[in-house]
Amino acid sequence: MDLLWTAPEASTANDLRDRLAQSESQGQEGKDLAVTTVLTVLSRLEKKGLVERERGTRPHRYRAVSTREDHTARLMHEALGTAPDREAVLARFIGSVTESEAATLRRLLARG
Amino acid sequence: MDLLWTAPEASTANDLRDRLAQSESQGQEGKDLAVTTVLTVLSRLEKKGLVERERGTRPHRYRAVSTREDHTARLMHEALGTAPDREAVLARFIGSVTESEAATLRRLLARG
DNA sequence: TACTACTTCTACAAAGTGTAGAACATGGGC
DNA sequence: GCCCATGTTCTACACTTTGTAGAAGTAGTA
Repeated sequence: MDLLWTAPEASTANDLRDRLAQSESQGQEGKDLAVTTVLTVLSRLEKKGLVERERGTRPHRYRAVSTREDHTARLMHEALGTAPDREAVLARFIGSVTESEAATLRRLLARG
Repeated sequence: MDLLWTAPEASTANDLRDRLAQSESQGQEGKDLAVTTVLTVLSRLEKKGLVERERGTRPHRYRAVSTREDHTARLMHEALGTAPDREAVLARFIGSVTESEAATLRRLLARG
C-alpha cells in the first residue's frame, strides 16, 4: 500500500496497476496485482481521506488529496502533537537532523 | 497501549497497573486492567525495543529505553526519511508550526 | 515443602492491510 | 432494444497488530 503517488496524477485504476507492474521490471519490489486489488486499496484510501476520485467519468480518475510532502509534513506535525513537551521534542529533532537539513530550516525560518 | 511512561521510571508491572487505575480516578480514560495485561504489553514493547527490563530482581523492573521526547523526535525523523524530497517536507512542516514553535526552532538552530 | 507472588504461554476479538474472485452496472455497437 | 466489454462494488480470506486476560509454570519464603 501507501503512496503510490510518486507517479503523475489523476490516473485510472488500470493505469496504476500497469505502473505498478512496470516498477517491477526495474527492481523496486516485484508487484503484479489484480485491478480489483488496486481498486480496493484506492477505496480504502478514499475512505481515509487520502485520495479522492472523479465519479463522473467512466473509468473513475483518482488523485491524491495532498502531495507526499504535505502528507509527510502532516505526519510529523501529528507526531509532534502527541508529546506534552513540544519544545523538548523539537530540540531532540533538531539534534537528529543533518547539517544540510539544518541549513534548510534556518533559511526557511529566516524568511518566515 | 503506548507510552504510559509519563510516570517516573523503572517500575514493576504491579506499580504500573496501579498507576493506570489511578489515572482513571482523575478523568483521563477509565482503565482498570489485569496485571497480566500490563505484563503482556510490556513484553511486546520489550520485543520492539522500546522498553527494557531488569530480569535479575524478582518483580522485574521495567524502564523505557528512551524518553517520550526522544521517541517522538525519532518518529518525526523517520517520517521525514520516507519522503524523497526532504527539503520540501521541511518547508511544509515549518509552515504548519506555531509561531512560538518557530521561535524555539530558530533559537535551537542558532546555537547549533 | 507448600503457599504466594510473579512471570510466561496461550487465546481470542477487533482493526488494519494485502490480495482477489464474484457479482453488479453501464455505455456503445449491432 | 439487447448484449458485451470494461469497469466498479461486494464479499472474502489470510496475516499482523493491538487490547485484554485466564491458565499454567516458577521460584522465594515461611
